[in-house]
Amino acid sequence: MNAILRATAHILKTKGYAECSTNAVAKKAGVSIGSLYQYFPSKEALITALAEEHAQKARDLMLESIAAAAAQPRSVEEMVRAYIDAMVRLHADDPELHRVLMEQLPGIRVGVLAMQRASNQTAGLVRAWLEAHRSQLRELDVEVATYVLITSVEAVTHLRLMDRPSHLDTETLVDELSELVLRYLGIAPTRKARRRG
Amino acid sequence: MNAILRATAHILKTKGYAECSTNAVAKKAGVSIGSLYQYFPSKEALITALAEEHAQKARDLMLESIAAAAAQPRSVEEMVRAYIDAMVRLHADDPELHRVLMEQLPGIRVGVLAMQRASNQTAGLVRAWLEAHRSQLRELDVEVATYVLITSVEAVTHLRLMDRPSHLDTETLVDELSELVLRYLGIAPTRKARRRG
DNA sequence: ACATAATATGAGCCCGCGCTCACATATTCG
DNA sequence: CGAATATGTGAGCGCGGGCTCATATTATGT
Repeated sequence: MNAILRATAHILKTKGYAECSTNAVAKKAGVSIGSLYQYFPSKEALITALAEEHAQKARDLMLESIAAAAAQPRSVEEMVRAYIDAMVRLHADDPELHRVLMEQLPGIRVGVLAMQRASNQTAGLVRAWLEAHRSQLRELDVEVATYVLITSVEAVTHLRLMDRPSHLDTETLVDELSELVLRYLGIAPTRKARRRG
Repeated sequence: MNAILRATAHILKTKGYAECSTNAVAKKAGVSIGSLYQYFPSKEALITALAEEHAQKARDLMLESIAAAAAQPRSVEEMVRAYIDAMVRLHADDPELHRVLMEQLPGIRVGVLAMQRASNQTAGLVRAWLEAHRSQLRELDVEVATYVLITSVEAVTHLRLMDRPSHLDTETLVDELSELVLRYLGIAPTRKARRRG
């Protein structure tokens, strides 16, 4: 059962969705198609299960990162960095699978929805945090700001998976996104906060 | 021939890629599959042609907007607004088609590539502009900044096509993205520059 | 040991896809 | 008008997909 999910992930990553037939998955997993259809009633269910699993991991990682950072009171700068860092690490876990699930799935039904729920959850956290720290930020619409921030951070991080630009290593990415977010929030980051190494 | 492209676009938008069979396209276009295959040697060619056409329009709109804005010397604020405005308008033209081409196409080969070339072209313009206006901006890596800016602006604009948030009308979107970009560039926008109405 | 239930198997069904090709129709010449 | 060429037609081929089900294998209970 887990073997089936692993096989699905592998084929999706290496061959793409178009060539990811249920027969191929069964063969790779070392089981018969019959068995496959005992665990997953349809191909859609199979893919959905994989997406769900991946989204679950993402959600967990995000929540625990944020929670850990929020446990002890921190500066705005540190909190923002923690969030961005979590986002980057989230994309670092099985990036190929992440990419396929986000890009190659036909229709919106299957994978994207699962990921969106994860995204919505973080959106809630970010919104609450913005609300709570309003006094330290510039005057802004919390709803809109949440939207802009999450989308931007996610998109830049995500796009780096596709066309890996040589000039954009992980540290620079985190630095730059922090700059983007902090400045957007009306906080010019202090130089010392950057480049911890 | 154009009827075929229009039919393809229509089916893609309403039924999605999975249900966009060449037979269905031919029927919708009012021609026989035979004729379809006289104009387009394969399904891939058909989709590519559609993507190419769309990308061409996008490129044209972007170039002329930028060119028009750059014709007369303007403030940094105005230039940024012009760029963002162009981006928003670009997505406003047949947004459903844009979405499908960007999201639903299997593999990276077909549609995304065409759009990426358009994107790369604007990237060149933005990079050059940043280079030329360095003195007015904060100290930054032009390459990285270009990447971050284009990605963010594109992503936020694009995402609005999917889950149209009721609280994010076009004007707010442009305002907010301007804020994001200008602040990132180290220019706190003046209040008067916003809300022209 | 044997019956009964639970699980695994894979040949093959059906379907719709991309695509072809023998033929029909329209257009352009002398 | 009729030959020659260009263009349009659609039944149907081959293929591979998702999926089923009669059968074989294994696990469980007494």
